[in-house]
Amino acid sequence: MTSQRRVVAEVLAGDHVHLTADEVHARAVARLPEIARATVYNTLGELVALGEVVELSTDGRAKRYDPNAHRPHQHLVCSDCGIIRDVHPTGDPLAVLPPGERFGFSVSKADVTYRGLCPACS
Amino acid sequence: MTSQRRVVAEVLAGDHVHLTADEVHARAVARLPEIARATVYNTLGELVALGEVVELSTDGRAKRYDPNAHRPHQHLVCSDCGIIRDVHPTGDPLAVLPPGERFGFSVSKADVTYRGLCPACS
DNA sequence: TTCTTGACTTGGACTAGGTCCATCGTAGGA
DNA sequence: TCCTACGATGGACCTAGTCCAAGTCAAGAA
Repeated sequence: MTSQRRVVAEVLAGDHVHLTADEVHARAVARLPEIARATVYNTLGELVALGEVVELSTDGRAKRYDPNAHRPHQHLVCSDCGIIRDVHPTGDPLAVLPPGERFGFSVSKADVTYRGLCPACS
Repeated sequence: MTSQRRVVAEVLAGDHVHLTADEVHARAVARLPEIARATVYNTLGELVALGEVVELSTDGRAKRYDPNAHRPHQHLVCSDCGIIRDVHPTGDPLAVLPPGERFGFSVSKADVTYRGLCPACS
């Protein structure tokens, strides 16, 4: 654990946090001015590999990093401003995929992105 | 309707077709050698705006274009080789998101990506 | 028929997001 | 103290996508 890695982990703390790598870098620089972009990417990649952070790409642009990795959840995204909330649907999302629709895959996970307008945009 | 647009539409025909813009361009060039990349991007953008094609980004890399836009469906992706199948889960995916988990959003749509290993990779 | 107009296409420059890699720095061990 | 190895650095590079000025083409007007 180096100071660089600690800063990246600190920046990614809290609920409903979904920063891009660039945003993580900007906030890390505020605390540790000489931290390099490559270090942020490396550290984010390691956190994802360790299962401490989940990576999501809700818009096909920059990936976002979500530190809420220990409680399974899905994401609700505003189609207008892009704000993201963590949400917890009821039931098992895999249960609604019938065997005949699995094409022989061993399905292990379902990522759901709910889309709509947030209160501020609607 | 120009020859360029017709070629792009023809390239994107069929079931379980999920090509990237570059793949569409490569196949379009095979039929119409002088077609430009920008034209392919423009045409894909128009097809998406018209609702004839849906855009998906299952891996945070290149967007893919799915001509199966008229029957609602979700996607099943192999975590290893990336192959994509269109699937039809039962029920309404929005129904499992309770009002208390909507944070005041007017939710209109749920994009589900099922992940697992395809028969060839498992 | 020729001209005008406007929509479409082209190719190249440019941008964002991300990756790669040679080099540097530093902590810990011999 | 010197070595070693891992991690950090910064700059080059890559890929996907966008932008824009200029060129092309077809339909309608004169």
